[in-house]
Amino acid sequence: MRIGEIAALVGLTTRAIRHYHHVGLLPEPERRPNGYRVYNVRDAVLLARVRRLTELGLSLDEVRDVLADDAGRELAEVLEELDADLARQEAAIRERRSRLGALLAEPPGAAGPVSPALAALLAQAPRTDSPSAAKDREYLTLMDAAGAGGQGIFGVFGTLIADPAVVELYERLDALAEAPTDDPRIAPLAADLMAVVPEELFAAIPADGVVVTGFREALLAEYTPAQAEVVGRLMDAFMERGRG
Amino acid sequence: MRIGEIAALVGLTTRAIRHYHHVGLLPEPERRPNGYRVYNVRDAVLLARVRRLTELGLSLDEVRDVLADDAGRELAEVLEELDADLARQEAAIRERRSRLGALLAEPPGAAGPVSPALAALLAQAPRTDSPSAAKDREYLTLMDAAGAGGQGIFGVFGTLIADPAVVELYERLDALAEAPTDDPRIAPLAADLMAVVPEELFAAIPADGVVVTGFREALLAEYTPAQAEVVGRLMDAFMERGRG
DNA sequence: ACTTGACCTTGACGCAACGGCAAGGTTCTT
DNA sequence: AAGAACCTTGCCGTTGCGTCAAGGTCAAGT
Repeated sequence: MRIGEIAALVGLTTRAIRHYHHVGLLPEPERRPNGYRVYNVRDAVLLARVRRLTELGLSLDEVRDVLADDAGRELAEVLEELDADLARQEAAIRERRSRLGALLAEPPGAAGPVSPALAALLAQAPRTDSPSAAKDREYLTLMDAAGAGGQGIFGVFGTLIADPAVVELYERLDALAEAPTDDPRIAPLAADLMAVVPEELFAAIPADGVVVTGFREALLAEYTPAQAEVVGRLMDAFMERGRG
Repeated sequence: MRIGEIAALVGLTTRAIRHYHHVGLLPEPERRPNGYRVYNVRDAVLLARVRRLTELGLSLDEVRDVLADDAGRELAEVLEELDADLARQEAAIRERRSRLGALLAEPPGAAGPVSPALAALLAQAPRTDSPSAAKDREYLTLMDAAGAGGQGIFGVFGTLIADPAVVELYERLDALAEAPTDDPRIAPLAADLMAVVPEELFAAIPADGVVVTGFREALLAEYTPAQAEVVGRLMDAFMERGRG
């Protein structure tokens, strides 16, 4: 048989068969004088075995192992490992699908894919169009993605944010947008903010890791100078108490 | 932030982020005088979104589409398509696992992964150590892999093979191993073989496709000359009746 | 001042299992 | 004599980065 015939016979492409030769999975068969490969029935049986094994999901390396020692001992070993691997993949797919389903059920225009803890928090947040509040929500989704929500800090944040007094603080921060860095409102606002933050939150935020020097600068760069003063003091307080 | 900081923040590798720049998923950020990339918090939010989307299983191209028109319209579209794709993958994995399970439950030393129809046939076959019978069983697994079992021909074959008279025919074929091509036993054996084959089998085997010129030669090459005579006559009969 | 060590830069190869194309040779059929 | 349908080798493309290689930069410790 020529390569096209055996390929049609066992249901593979000629390209695949040549590939198997190339990577050494199968030895090159003899050639006719014109260079054509010649296959016999044993080759076909072999290729059929290869096809069945690859269709089961074995890699070519695994197929090679199985073909090498056909004691049947190795086969069961590889197959069990493969089954475990498939089980893991199946579980992963199911989890992704469940998260996908949650996303699709969500109303459009939502914040995108976020953890349930953060979703609850955002739902709790009072409706305000303060730019500072919007920024904060954005940073919360960032911390969510960074995996910061692990210690349940979103729950603490939720009770904090649900407080209507916080809205007023956001507005005081907004008011500092055009202010100079020596504006007298800076110090009292920083103090009021720190007073509102519950002690657990100071403890829950890691002083290293996320709140790292570069991040601090980047975050302050998002605010006007006077606002940055306030936010910077708050962050300093976090980092000091986090260490203590 | 430098690239290492933002990478740690959003839970990606620096290599991944540079890759995103390289393929144009994200624009290159500004540089410090020393060439270092500088990231801000908005970049972090963006990268966090990218991470969540890729973790859901979107390809980078799909992520780019979603990021491009953040109308939220495209997103649902892509997500539904993705979900359908995942559903297909899940089904495929489940089918593979079920076949794997069948294989693992099988006693060791079996013929390997075969269709249930062929498995039933092989179980039915009488115990004989005739080399010709062994060859036939091998070719049957080959036809199985080639998808020839579709028309239920294995069932017909089963009733044929279960006949103890067939064993005697195999032995007569074995006996021709060393015989010359003009051995007088050739003609009667071929006739007896054809007589045993039920008419349905002639009709069920396609004259084109599997039984193609190259295959015929290859198959005959497996036998000694006298045996090939017998098998060749049988095949000729198949091909003629298949056409008629 | 000098040396680590931990960053950063670009560039290029590697992977898994082939698909697809190029550029040419062979064989059988019109 | 020209197709059509085979075959040959060889090389690029796919996906999403990991992993060197070969260097430049910068803050800290000796």
